[in-house]
Amino acid sequence: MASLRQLEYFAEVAEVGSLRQAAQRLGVTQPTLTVQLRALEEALGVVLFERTRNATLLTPAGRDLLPEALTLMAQWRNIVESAHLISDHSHSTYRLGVPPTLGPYLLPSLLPSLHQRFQQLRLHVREEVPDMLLKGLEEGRFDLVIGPISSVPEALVREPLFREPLFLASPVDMDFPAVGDVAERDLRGLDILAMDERHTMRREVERICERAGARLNSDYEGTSLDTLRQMVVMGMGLAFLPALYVRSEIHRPEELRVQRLQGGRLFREHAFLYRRHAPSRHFYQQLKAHIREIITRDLGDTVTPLD
Amino acid sequence: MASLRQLEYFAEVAEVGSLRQAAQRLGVTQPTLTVQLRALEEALGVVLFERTRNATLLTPAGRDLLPEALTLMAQWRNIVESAHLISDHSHSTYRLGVPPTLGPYLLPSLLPSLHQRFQQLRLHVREEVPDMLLKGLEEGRFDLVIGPISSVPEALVREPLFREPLFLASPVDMDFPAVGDVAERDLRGLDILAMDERHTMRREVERICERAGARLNSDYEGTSLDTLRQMVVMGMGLAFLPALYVRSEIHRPEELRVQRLQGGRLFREHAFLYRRHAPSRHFYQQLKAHIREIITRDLGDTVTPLD
DNA sequence: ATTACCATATAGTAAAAATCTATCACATAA
DNA sequence: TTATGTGATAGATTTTTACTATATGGTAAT
Repeated sequence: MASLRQLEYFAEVAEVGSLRQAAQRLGVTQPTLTVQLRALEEALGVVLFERTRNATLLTPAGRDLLPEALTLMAQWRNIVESAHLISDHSHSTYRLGVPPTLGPYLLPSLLPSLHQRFQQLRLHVREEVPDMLLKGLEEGRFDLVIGPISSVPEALVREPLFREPLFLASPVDMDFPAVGDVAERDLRGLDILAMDERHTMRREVERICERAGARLNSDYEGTSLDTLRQMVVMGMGLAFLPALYVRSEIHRPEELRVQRLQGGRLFREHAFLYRRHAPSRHFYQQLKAHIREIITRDLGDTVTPLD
Repeated sequence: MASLRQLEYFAEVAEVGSLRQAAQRLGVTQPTLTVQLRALEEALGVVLFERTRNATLLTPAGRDLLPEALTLMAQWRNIVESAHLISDHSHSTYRLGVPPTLGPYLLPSLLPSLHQRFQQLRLHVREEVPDMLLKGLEEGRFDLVIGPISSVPEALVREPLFREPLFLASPVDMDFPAVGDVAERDLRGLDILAMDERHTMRREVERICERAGARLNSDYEGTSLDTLRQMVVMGMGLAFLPALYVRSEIHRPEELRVQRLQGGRLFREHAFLYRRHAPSRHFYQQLKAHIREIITRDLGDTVTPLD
């Protein structure tokens, strides 16, 4: 296989029309060019130069090939330049995984500020359930994960991000005892709807239901928070909705009643995850610090930042 | 300065995700790759791979640079190809891409005559779904593509080849109204099976189903025309099968009923594609002319040649 | 004709780079 | 635990590249 250097020699000799002069400009000796050009011609199976007594001229074949060689070298220089840009880590594309119960309600608050801070940063966001996020991160399908994941294998790093309360949603036409915050005993015997068991939220809800003696309705499992909300509106039961969802999607109090649970013990905790030995790990930490600042500044009234 | 060989190593390791396996496929030893990749990373000033215990994964930076490296290598292959073609264009090996729904049923009619005309011509045929064919052609993994592709980027040339009708296949033991050609209204409410959405045929079928009020069954998607046929035989629904497939594979009328759709408006159109600036483009045109002659002569009763 | 001077080609050697063998260290699966 | 997978490393070896010195051939002035 030929080399980029041979192409460089090719281009230079073609331009100046002389091995000696080209050699001088390239900082090598003339025999080097003789040998390397021959090797290139051998590799291509084509004679590139016509060596005359006072000059070394391109053959028609060489003339056809020269522009392509020049383009290729330009492209090579382009790659080198890209690489130098990318080397500061904020010029790359990272694959970010988030659960569908968080992404659409968190990222709109995050991405604009992030883009402002890291102009050249690109995030490919993909939604998957938490288990898949964890697996995908380990297997390298994701570079970063933000989600309600509480413990991770040694190969990953988990940095706590924030705590998000879950609110009780009930239909407005339902006759519900509590007016302000709801006590656990108010839930006794009531039907509760929840996301399917692939979502971590469900475990929190299960625990509450068990303590409060509420009935977790397994027949109707929401596949999205929107579906869940609709089911509550239609009177199929109550549900716990995460604060960021409520903040971004619940605008009509006449349709749905949203209340806080007494004691503030119902929440989920989101973390920022990446592979411990990822070459960009230092940049990830910068990123995490910045995300935390944005959350504190813009979402501090809804969630609680963690350390 | 880095070398083309290092880029080749880069690409191969990126693809297989393992130094050892890549080394085997490249015909070198694993330490060679360790050293050369490190040298390439050094030259670019960027870490391309994340070496874990189980695998060697691309970093985000590597992922960003890989396409450029592939493009450069494709261009290098292009230069080599140009050089060889400067003497004799019909003396080469071309990589022909076809969809799996066409290749096995068209090429057996084409290749013998083609070989007779161009004794030294070699075609490496490879089957992929249409989208991949188009991508592969752009990226230089294919030289030629024959398939049902209707529009192409500026960098490619699309030459229409022929129009192939789609026939309705139904199980013989099904009570089906029409005896000769089938009218669209005969399809109302029936179950239709189709290839998955990566195949262009599906779009034609979707259109017909919508017009005729048939039900496109999405639960069982055929992954090959043979599977599709088997599913029809087993009574899971009707399907539209392309004429060349019917011609070459349907030999038992007692197993499957094949009918034409009234109006002759259901068909797919195959084209002959190549890169606009491919050095062999003139030869490709010769090739296309010859293929068209063969089709007209040998398959004129089944398909309609186009210009 | 001879000589000086321009070009590229070649031979042989030295330096550098690429590759291989062998082995290590570590993780995972059986 | 062992067997087998992963990449990293050291040192020997082969291959490639480049250099020096010289050869070859042709032109132009003497």
